Amino acid sequence: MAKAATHKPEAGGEASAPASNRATRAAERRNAIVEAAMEEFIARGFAATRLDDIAKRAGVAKGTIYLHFKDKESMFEELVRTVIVPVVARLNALPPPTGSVRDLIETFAGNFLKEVIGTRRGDLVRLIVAEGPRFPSVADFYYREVVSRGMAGMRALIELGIARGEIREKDLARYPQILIAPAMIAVIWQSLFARHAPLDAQDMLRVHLDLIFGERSTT
Amino acid sequence: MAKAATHKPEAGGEASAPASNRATRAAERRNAIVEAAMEEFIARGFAATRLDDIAKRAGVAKGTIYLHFKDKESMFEELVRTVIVPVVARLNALPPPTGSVRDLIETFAGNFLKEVIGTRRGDLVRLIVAEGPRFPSVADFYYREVVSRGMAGMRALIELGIARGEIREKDLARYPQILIAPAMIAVIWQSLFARHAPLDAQDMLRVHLDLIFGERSTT
DNA sequence: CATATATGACTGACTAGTCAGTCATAGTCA
DNA sequence: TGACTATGACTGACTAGTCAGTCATATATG
Repeated sequence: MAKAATHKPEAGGEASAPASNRATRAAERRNAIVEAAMEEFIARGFAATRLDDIAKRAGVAKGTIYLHFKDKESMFEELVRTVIVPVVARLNALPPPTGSVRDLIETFAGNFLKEVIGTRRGDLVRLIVAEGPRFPSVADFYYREVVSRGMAGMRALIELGIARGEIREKDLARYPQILIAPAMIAVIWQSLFARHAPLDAQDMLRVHLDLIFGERSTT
Repeated sequence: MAKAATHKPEAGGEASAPASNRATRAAERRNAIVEAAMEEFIARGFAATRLDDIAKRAGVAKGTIYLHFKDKESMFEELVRTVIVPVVARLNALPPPTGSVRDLIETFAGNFLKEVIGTRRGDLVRLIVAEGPRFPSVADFYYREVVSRGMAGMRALIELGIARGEIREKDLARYPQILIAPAMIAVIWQSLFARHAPLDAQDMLRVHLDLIFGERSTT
């Protein structure tokens, strides 16, 4: 077997802190499991992912997973929650509503570009689209926490833009989806077609905003 | 055995034709398998779908599937091809380019609405998004046959619209994705969130076209 | 040393793919 | 035309392998 060095206790400095505290160690383990599970689920989808692989990647025995999660399904559900909650929290900490609506939305788009499109988080979005129909609780959660809030925020911005005369199309407030659609397409594009036709998401989003706000006088 | 009525020869009127011909029957069988497989794959995803269920739904023994397909994977791949090819063929038979560009695109959107959004075909698109990363050959095929062609067609229409002065935003021709994005979002929305917040896709697409072409003087 | 935590070999349910055998139909012959 | 044979489409019980979840044992902690 030569499995003597199962988890290399001598190299125990993964975290800078000694982490001798039980609760801390447990939290670290749970974290490692969540991260490993995320990788595996993204790469293979829910059904095709093996718990053995997650355990191996997390540097943990399979049984350990069951100390933290009831079963594979609830692990998947909790995983999505765990990863998404901090994102929502950050979105709630909106930047101060100063400057033009276009600037606000451009800032938002820039963040989205950097933190979602083409990243692990983007892959998670694709995963939710993929598994949503078979995990209504995940789809529900995602709708409640991300979609409905995001839509409400966007709608408010659009209405502000209309009130200030920055946006012409008044009906746009009824469909914030139109504002977000190209960003979502960019997320999906990156994981499916980037190999064939790389997409300059930043430029595309700029063109889309030009479409909504009219072209910038100076850039 | 009591298997006397294996496939109800007396009720053999599935197709209007007698279909006594062997080749015809085989084609019918294959068709039934493809249809059943489509339902199952859409409902459960590739990995979670059981061939036993496909066979049962198709009214066929499991072994019969292997007379038509090499294995589960190639069945999935051929299934996607089989379903998509006629769609592409129909798209190639474009309507005559008469009337305004807006009318052309509106007609296209109407067809898309009726034949894709909220239908089995829409679910297939979601399935491709879901399984694409694990089936590069499927993603490749879909890109080659549908995405790149669709994009080229849209780009041509956009350029025509710009030349005729119907479309202001010149850069739009570089990103036909922007034109299509809301339609794709509608497809995904229907399968994930329609329960929570039904989406009037037709109205949304209208608003989107207003955004691109400017509001209609009279509707 | 008593308790909490972690391990991984093990079990049993499940399923992709196989193949020996069946039987409806097509083809042949008188 | 009617009977007899050849064909191969079709069947479904079976095999070999996989993997989620368990639990007796080992290890770390306080």
